[in-house]
Amino acid sequence: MLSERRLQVLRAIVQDYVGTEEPVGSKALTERHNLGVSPATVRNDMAALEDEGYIAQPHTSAGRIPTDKGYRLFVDKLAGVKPMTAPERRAIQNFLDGAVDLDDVVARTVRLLAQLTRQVAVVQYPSLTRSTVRHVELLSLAPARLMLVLITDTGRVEQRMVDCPAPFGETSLADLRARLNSRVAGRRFTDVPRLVEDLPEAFDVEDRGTVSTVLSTLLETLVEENEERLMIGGTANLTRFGHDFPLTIRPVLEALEEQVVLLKLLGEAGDSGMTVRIGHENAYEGLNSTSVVSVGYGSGGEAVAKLGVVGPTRMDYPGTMGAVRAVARYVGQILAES
Amino acid sequence: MLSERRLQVLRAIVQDYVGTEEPVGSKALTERHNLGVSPATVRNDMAALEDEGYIAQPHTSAGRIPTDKGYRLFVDKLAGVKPMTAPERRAIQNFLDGAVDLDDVVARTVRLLAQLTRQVAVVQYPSLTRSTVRHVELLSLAPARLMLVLITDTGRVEQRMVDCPAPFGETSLADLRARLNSRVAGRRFTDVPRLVEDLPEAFDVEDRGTVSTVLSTLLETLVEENEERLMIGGTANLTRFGHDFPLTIRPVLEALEEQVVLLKLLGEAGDSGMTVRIGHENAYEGLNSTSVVSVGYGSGGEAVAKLGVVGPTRMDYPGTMGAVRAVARYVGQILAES
DNA sequence: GTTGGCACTCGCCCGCGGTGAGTGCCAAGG
DNA sequence: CCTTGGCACTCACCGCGGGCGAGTGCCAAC
Repeated sequence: MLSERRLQVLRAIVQDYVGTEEPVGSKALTERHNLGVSPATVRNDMAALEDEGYIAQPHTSAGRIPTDKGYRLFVDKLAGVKPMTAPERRAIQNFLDGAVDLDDVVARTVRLLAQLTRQVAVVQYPSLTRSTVRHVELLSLAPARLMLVLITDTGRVEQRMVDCPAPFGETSLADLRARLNSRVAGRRFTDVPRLVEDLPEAFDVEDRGTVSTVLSTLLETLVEENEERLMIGGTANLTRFGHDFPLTIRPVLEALEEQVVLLKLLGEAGDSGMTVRIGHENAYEGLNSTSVVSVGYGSGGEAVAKLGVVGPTRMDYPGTMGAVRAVARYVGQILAES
Repeated sequence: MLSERRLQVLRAIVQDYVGTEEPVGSKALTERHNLGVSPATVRNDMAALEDEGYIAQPHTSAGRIPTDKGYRLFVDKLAGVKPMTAPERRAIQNFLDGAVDLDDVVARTVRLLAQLTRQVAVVQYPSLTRSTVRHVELLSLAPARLMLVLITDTGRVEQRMVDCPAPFGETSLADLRARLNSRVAGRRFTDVPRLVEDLPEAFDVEDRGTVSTVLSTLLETLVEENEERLMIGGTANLTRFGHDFPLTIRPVLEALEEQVVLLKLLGEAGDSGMTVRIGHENAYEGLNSTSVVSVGYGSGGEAVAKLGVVGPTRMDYPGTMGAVRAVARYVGQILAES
C-alpha cells in the first residue's frame, strides 16, 4: 500500500504532466507543489512509484510520466469530477436550447463537447431499442407499393418502402394503420414483435400477404436500425495530440471512421455512471494511446444512448469528466422537454 | 506561348513530383522520361517555365516543384481523365448496389471515394430544392398537434411538428392531406409555394389558422433544409499529406468540420462537368494547400447534388478525376433505380 | 537551338563537445 | 526508519563546423 504522501506525489506528477506535456522531475515537483519535503525524498517516492508501475521514465535520467496504471489510480482515487462553473452551465444550456430537431440536438451536443473539452466528441443517437413508438404511418405510393414511416418518442423517424405481393385497397390500408397504431403506439420497441404477431389473422385472406410483408418490414427496421448511428466532431483537436504526429493520429482517425468500433467502445462502457477507459484498457489497438470518457444520457432516469470524448491519455480528467457529465445532463433535459 | 517540349517537361515534372513527393531535377527527368534531349536543355526549359511561374524551387540549388499555376496548366491541357479499369468499375457497382436506403447510398459513396482516391471524400445529400415531392403526410399526434412528413423523389424524408392554433378534426385532416398531395405530389420544391398559396380559402374559417400553420411549416422545411447536409470520410488519409504535419492538417480538419465552408466550396464549383480547384483558387484560406475535385451527380440528366474529394495539391489528378467521375455516374444510376 | 563542361550554391548529414536537468546512491542527522 | 544534503553520473538537447552531393546557371562549342 502506498503512503499518503506518495499518492500526493503521484497526483502532482499527473497534474504537472498534463499541464506541461513534459516529463516531470523531482525538483520541479517540490517547487510547484508545496509538499513540505525535499527533492531527495520525492526521488525516493518516485522510485517506489516506478517499482509499482504507476510512473515510468521515457529514458534514463529524464523526468517521470504517468503510466496507464498511474492514470487509473489518479482517476479512481486521487481526483474528483470538476463541476462546471455557473457561466459554463448557462452557456451549455443556452447553446442546446437553440436546437430545432433531434439531428440538431445531436449536432450541437457534439460541437459543444468538442469545444468544452478541446477533444474529439462522440455522441450516439438515441437508441431505438430503448425507445417507444410514437406513431406508425402507412402511405400508399402506388397500387402495390407502400411506404412505412416509424416515429419514435425521441423524434427520430425511419422510413421503408414496402412492395406488396398484391394490390392493397385504401380501406384495408386505413384498417391496418389503425390496428397497428392501437397496438404499438406508446409501447417499447422490444415489445413490438410480440404485439403484432397475430395481426394478419384479423384480415381477409387476400390481404394477409401484404400485412405480413408490412409487419416483417417493420420488424426489420427495428433490428437494422439497432445498428445505431453516431456523430463525431472536434477532430481538429487531434492536432494537439503530441509531437510524434502521424503515427499517433492515423489509427485514431481510422477508429473514428469505423462507427462499428466506436459503438462497441461506447457499448462496452458501463450502463450507469461515467466510464473512463485509459490507454490499453481500450480493446481497439488504434486507441491504445487514448482515453475514452463516456456516460449514458436519456430523457428520464434511464439512459437511451451514450456520449463521450476521445483524447490523449494525457488529458485533464477531472475537467473532461465534469464537462461530459454536465453535457449529458443538459441533453437529457432537452430530450425530456421535446 | 510555351513550346511543345516545354509542356512535356512540365508534365514530366508534375508526374514525378506527384510520385516521389520530392523536388525533381533536370537529370532525374531525362533519365525517367525519354525526352530525347540532354539535361542541359531541360535546364533551359525549366528556367523558362520558372520565369512563367509554372514551377518554383523551394530553395536555391534544389529541384523544382510545380506551382498552383503549373498544376492548373497540367490539368487543363496536359492530362486527361484516367478512366477506371473494368474491374474497378465492377467493384464500384457491386459496392453501391448493396445500399438499402439513401443514407446508406451516401455512406457507401463516401467510403468508396475515399478508398479509391486515398483522399478525403465529401458527398452532398441530394438537394431538396432540385427534387420533387413524392408525398406529403399529415399525422395527428394529439388534438392540436400534427406531424408533417415530407418525402422526396430521392427517398429523403423530413419531419416537423406542428402546433395548431385550434383543434383540427380527422375529417379536415384527411381533406387537407388529400388536397395538399393532389397539388404538390410530383412537383418541384421550388414550385410548391405558388401551388399552395390559395389553399386556406378552401377550408372553413375555423380551420384556416391551422391550415396556414401547416403550410408555413411546410415552406419553412423547404427553406431550412435547403441548408444541405453532407457526409465526409477518409480523413485518415490526411496523414499522408506531407512532412510539415500539424500546420497543414489542422486547418483542413477545421474546414471539414465547417459544413458551411464545404457546402460553399461545392456550391461555387460549376454546375455541369467536373471542377478542379487548385490551392489558392480555393477561397477558404485553410484549404490553400489543397485541391478540390468535384462534380455534380443526379438521377436523370440533371445534377441534384455534388460530390468530390479534398487532397493535397500534389495529387494524381487524372486518377482522382477518373474516380470522382466514375463514382458520380454510378451513384446517379443507383438513385435513378430506386 | 542543343550540348557538354564547369564552378558554385546550399540543404542535408554527421560527429563533436558543452550544458543542464534529472537521477541513484550514500552518509549524516532527526 | 524516514528524511536530507551532497555528489557523481547519465544522457537528451543544442549549436557548430566540415564534407558530401544533387542541382543549378552560365558559357563556349557545335
